[in-house]
Amino acid sequence: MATRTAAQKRAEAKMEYDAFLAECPSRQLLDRISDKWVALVLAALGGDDVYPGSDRAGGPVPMRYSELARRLAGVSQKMLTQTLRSLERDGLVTRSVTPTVPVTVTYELTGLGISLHRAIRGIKLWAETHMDEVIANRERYDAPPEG
Amino acid sequence: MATRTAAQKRAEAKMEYDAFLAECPSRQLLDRISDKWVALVLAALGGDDVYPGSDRAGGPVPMRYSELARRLAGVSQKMLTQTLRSLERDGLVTRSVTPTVPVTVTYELTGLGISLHRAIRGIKLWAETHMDEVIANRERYDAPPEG
DNA sequence: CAGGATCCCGCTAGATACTG
DNA sequence: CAGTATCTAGCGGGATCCTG
Repeated sequence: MATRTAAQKRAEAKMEYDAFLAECPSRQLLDRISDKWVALVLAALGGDDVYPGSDRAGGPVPMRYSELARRLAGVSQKMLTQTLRSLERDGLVTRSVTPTVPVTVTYELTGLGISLHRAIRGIKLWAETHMDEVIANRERYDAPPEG
Repeated sequence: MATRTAAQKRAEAKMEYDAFLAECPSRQLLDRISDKWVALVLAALGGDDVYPGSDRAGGPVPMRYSELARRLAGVSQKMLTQTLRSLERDGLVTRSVTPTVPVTVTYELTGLGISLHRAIRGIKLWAETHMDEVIANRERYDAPPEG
């Protein structure tokens, strides 16, 4: 088929693309924090306040699974577990199991996790500073068609 | 049904959750940069080098649609257009149409876009600094089951 | 050249149920 | 309490065709 050449070109381009992305750390990190819940878990464990404005650092605070589940109300167990697993895997949080009668599992940021949390708070700061501007731009863009 | 109470509780929790998230700029920004291509477009328009290590700032560089398409090889027109639209909407990039024979469309970072780009480069820096550590942690985590 | 419209697939998030 | 296992729906995103 004549159409295959186009498809092939795309495939090739994609290969190259994927290749250089695999090397790019920022891309990998982006994949990481792009996970809807990662930033939120980090924020929670980092003692971050959820409300804008109060940008106090407050040291990292260990939390239990159920605490996190409450804090991130709306998250499914699946997502929470999955997120925590990946964070543990990357060495951003530690997972401690205390063999009490009902098992107790505690999560806590590692040094690495804290440093990332800090970097992300930079983004948060940007957002808090400029987000209203963005909102305004959106409204202007979505403005009534007639002028 | 007895099971409905559980569902309701979840629904309520989700409502609250969504409510406070809507107020949280960092969450909204996350939604923004979570889009697979946003960061890459920003990087391209920001004159960022794709390769790690070379973290030179190099001023923002205007690019045409086709240039961007080439730069982000592998992206579909749909995604590229969609991404550029949302960025334009948020006032992060400008879109200039020059009515030449074949239409010429140029995209460029706005001041706002530049500032976000800068913030994201902070993350990039973190990644370049700590990513190898993360990789190592992963390998350790995925290590052979036997000791 | 830049991008709109459409079809469609795959993945992933979410809900439910079960377990140690 | 802290998960695991399974099923499913929704939609993000890619491919293709078409337009100005």
